[in-house]
Amino acid sequence: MYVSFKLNVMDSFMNYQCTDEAWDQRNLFAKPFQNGVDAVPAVKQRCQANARERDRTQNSVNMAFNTLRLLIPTEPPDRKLSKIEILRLAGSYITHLDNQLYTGNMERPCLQKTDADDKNTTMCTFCWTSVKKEKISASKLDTFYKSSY
DNA sequence: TAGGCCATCTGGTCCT
DNA sequence: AGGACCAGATGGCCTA
Repeated sequence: MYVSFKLNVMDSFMNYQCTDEAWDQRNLFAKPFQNGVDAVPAVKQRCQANARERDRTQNSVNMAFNTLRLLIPTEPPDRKLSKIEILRLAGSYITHLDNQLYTGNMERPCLQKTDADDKNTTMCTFCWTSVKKEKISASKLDTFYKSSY
């Protein structure tokens, strides 16, 4: 606990990253506060764990988000999406593809229920995108909705 | 300026 | 024991 507190205080002053130089600096700074001979190895271990966690977040988690992002069609294609948007849109897109697979009709827009009672429906996000892109006429859309679903 | 988003640190838990 | 994974805390940056 004591070591952890010291680290937080130091971080707020040094914007610390776990490079060798930074480690040496920090090691010197920490010495006056040490509470026994185990303090330095413990700090170094924590420092290494932080580096692993950074690496995991950047190379594993964020890479996965980037890969998933590439699979989601947007307009424009390079539109910036937050992580939560990526997750939500990915879910919607899977539903969209599932609908198209189920109906076997790639031309017809799929519908989404908008309330718990299934009383109201709207066209799904990805169908709207293609509608705007291909400028499908209102009358044609009307035909889609009137056909049996 | 408040709120959203993100990176990073941290400690706990689980697994090998 | 050490590493991976996870969730909470924190502070910085950006935008409406």
